[in-house]
Amino acid sequence: MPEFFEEDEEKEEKALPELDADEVVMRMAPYPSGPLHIGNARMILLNDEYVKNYDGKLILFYDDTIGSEEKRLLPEAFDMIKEGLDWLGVDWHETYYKSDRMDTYYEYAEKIIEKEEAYVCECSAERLRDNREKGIECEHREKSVEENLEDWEKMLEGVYEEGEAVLRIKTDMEHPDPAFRDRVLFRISERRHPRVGNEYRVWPLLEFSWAIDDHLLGMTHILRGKDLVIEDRMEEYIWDIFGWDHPEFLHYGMLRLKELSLSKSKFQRMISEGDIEGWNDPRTWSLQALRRRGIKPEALRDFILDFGLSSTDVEVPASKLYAKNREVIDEESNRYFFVPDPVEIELEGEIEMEEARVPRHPDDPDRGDRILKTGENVFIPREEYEEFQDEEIRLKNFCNIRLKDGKGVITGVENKDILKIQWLSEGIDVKVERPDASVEKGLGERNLEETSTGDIIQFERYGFARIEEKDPYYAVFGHR
RNA sequence: GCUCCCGUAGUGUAGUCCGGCCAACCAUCUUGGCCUCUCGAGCCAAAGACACGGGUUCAAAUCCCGUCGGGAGCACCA
Repeated sequence: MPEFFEEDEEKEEKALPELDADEVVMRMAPYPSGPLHIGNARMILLNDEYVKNYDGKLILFYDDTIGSEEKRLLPEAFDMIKEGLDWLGVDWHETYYKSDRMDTYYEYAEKIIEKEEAYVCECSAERLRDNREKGIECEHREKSVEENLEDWEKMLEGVYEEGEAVLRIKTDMEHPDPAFRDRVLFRISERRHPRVGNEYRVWPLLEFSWAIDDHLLGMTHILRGKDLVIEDRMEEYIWDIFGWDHPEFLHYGMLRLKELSLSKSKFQRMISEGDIEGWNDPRTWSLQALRRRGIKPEALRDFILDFGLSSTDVEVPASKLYAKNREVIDEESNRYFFVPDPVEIELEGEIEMEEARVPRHPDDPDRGDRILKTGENVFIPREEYEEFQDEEIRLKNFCNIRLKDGKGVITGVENKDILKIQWLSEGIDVKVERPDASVEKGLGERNLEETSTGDIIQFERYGFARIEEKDPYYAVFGHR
């Protein structure tokens, strides 16, 4: 048995900072504007990892409030998110939707008004912003509880149009942090919600809905990106109004992939405008797209957890993910020849063998050889054909040739220390989808027939790919 | 401008809370070498960092102050 099979991959798992708790209840709250992508994976996996480590409870909580014009809900996103979680191997115990809990938010909205801690404000967005900047209290802040309750009712009933009134919390208009001054709790939106339609027109913003739900559902730890730290203080402020205990906050910094520049909402627009085909497109870096490329969930998990819980921002190249993935798939991936952009050349000289034998896996002879027919004509990649004119190269496991004017003059069969390339005398058409979504056509060896859909293989000298379809053959490129 | 967060090798991290065992961990990258009929994998070796300046202390990556740099928030988005 080859020794690399015996290697017990027992990586000392890098410990996340410990939690000071007997019980752990956490929640992951994706906004359903698209499937989960690599950027969301940090939030998801950190939650999952903590809950698993502490044998706690993990809640999937769709943060499906109405969003904004730029950030729209996507009906298909709900299922795509679940699909991504399953693929990642995330175990969650309960599922909730913000859109199911509107009555609860309304109930507490009323309570907070009654406590004189919130008021209905009719300032325009511009005036509100301006006052916030200058620290000026507007006249609506002075209204009585009765007036506020009445106006709140008017918001719910549709007396106000979209944008005409909001419910704001009373903090302090001279609070040193301008971002903290009388934030908006609820606003009016007439947009149609994919799950509850037009049943509600007054929607909470995340600080309020979370302040309520995190308490009601007994969250012990709240993990969020550090871009949301102000929400911590907002939640605490609201909990104090109601006299509730404070769960603990954990933060992680922003994760940026060098290769990924676009946002989910941008992809949503590109997809709806037909610029790209869909969320499977590798350019979206959705979990679905990564799966297609043969990225393994355990590699992604390893990659993400490597960053720990640090609140430092990180920018990493995708090659780091590929390195992790290679660790996982190199062993399982059988090798095959694929000749991209093939050029046919005629061999000149005596062909000594009818077939060539190449191992399925160089490190595991037990998998046997694949057999390749030789012939008077062979196809080689155009790139090498052009680059190595007049030079001697080796058709791997076959013979050495000197390239000259569309011909390959055979110079011997011995294994020399020269460039070795993949070649085929015949084969089947294979298309390979590249990470930039372009499709490369080429010739694949006939032994590909022994593979199954979903197999991850390596095209020698070309890279790892996952067989997505057979007949006709369609593979998705992963990485080198 | 105001508020908050963060600064350890090219990159990502360990160590920072509870100063000494840190002349600083691991991975990746890079460079040599070995191995291999792939530009894959494996093996060996080397190179590479505590942002800066002060202070406290017998002793500071670790504590304090300042400076500089980076990020986030100041949306009726999440």
